[in-house]
Amino acid sequence: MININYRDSRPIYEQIKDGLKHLLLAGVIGKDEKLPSVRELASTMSINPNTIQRAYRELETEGYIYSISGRGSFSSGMSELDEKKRKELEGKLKDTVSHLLMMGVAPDDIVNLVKEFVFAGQKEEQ
Amino acid sequence: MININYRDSRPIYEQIKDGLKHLLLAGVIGKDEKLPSVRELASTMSINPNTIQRAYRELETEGYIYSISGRGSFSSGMSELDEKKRKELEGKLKDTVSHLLMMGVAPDDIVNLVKEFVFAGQKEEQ
DNA sequence: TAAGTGTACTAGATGACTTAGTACACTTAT
DNA sequence: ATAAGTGTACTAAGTCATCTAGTACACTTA
Repeated sequence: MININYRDSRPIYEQIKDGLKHLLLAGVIGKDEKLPSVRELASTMSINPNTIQRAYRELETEGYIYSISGRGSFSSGMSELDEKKRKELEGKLKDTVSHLLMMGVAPDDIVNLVKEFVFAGQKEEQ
Repeated sequence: MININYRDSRPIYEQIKDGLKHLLLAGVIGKDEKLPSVRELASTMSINPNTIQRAYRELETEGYIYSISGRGSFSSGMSELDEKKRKELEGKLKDTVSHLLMMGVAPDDIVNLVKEFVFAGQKEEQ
């Protein structure tokens, strides 16, 4: 369900967060659907419950899930997650643009490149 | 010359690497031009020489610079060699833009977003 | 010769991450 | 009411990467 790479420098809780984000954004875990409990996921993944709890806590802070004490943790649903995904994609876009800038690609060239991509899709429709 | 954020979770040597990469790829430090010595940069940035050395060592491993014992460290002249990397980044940019379009983000919004990033980057450089 | 350079060590301090264990309040099923 | 399962919040200790501090050696240049 979620792959953890112990040789990766990234913390386990971060990898769990990303894995769950993927499942939530892809709709594998639907709106208001229950996630595995902290203890259950910790058991199946052979990871300390505290590490799982941290991932869940941060996912709740970021709005991906909501938790009810005594009941469980649940998916926040797609409408909110679309917003999250858009923000993530915008962040990714910014990263890529930054890299291109760092490599010395002219700002105008980057803008023109994006315009080509965007208008290519529009022209096909017209 | 290079900004270090001590509140950032990223290691100092990584931030130094990125800062130097920026200067190297942008051509601020030209091909075969001498970089500040390990001790000099450590002194001006108030950072331990070992940390600078680590950044230099990894930059040399990655091909960005070459070092000559007793003489100094010099730029490899990477700005011409990164055609492949540029193509990869452009592909990534296209993918991200495609995703945003599929999610219904307006084309003009995407272009404006990129323009903001580009202008922000320009301001930082000055 | 003297100063500056890259390079390679050892040693210690610090902080993030992870595990381990415990505890409490809540919900659900019996 | 009881028991099991749940989220949540602690403390404590171990591990590891990072960073600093110091030393040393071989090399180049003035």
